[in-house]
Amino acid sequence: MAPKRESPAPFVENVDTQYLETLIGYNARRAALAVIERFLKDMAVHDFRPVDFSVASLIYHNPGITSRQLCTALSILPPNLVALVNGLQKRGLITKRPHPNDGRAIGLYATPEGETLMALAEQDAANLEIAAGSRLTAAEHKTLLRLLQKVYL
Amino acid sequence: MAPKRESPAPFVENVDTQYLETLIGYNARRAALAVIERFLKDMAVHDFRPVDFSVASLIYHNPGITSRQLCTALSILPPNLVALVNGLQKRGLITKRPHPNDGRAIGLYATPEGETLMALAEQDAANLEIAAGSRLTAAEHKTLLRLLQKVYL
DNA sequence: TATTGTTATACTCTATAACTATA
DNA sequence: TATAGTTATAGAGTATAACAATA
Repeated sequence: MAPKRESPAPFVENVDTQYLETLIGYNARRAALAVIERFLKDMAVHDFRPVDFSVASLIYHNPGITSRQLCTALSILPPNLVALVNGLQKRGLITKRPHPNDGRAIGLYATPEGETLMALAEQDAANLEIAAGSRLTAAEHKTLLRLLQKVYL
Repeated sequence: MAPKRESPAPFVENVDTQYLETLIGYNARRAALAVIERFLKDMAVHDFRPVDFSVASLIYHNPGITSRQLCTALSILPPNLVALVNGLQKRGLITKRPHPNDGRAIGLYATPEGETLMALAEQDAANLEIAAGSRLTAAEHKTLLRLLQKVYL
């Protein structure tokens, strides 16, 4: 059996990443980064980063949602959401109205312009999805979503 | 003219995240964050964040790997790797030796202490994996890894 | 007393420019 | 001229503390 000890100093030709590839966290992060990189490029026409898109999409699908609810749903801390919401408002995509039941809270609503943009952006995101998962069959795509949700839900 | 009756301002009871849950990027990121959160807690005894662990693990499994190779394998920019490698060296987990073929490069090697710690840490990470994927069967776990790799490889 | 939204601020992570030494 | 490693620094992302208004 050959000793792997001090012979000539070895050097690495092909990096062995086999161990890391057994870890869900490693793989999930790499996959997320790959998809997000593509998202940033393809959604730049709408001036949406993933976080802007996520916030706008939740407001679009949940008229009257509050900042606190957005924070909980997206794991964003309240101070970090303020600029995001104000940014969407300045772009005319959402409006604020008093919450009917709670004077402390503010309901967030997509404007007609916001609704139009989100319908378009969500369609683009769905197409981007297909491109990002182009090596997956439709069944594999569905399975992947289901298994990922089992991890974090 | 009777003022147009605004429909009573709605408010959201249960946030609808169905659309976002159709996106690979959203789910992969949520899953990665959930696993990483657990990793941070459980690996604190070894003083390893995910990035420290990944770098140390690749050096452990690839004696003589260079900083440049680590950067490529882990998508880390060279300036951001310097402190990581120096930190592992200061902890006595790795050593630097001249690269046999390239005077510009530096080969990185786990020390005996580093090898002992990594064997332990990788075992802990594997156990953590099982806990993080506790809602997955062994077959689902294997499928998840395979599908994630199809997305980013 | 607790919660919503907010400001200010600190900390971490990631990205860019430029230098040195070797190839 | 190009590449490996490094420094300094800028920018983005994430975190904590504290406050006013309301519950």
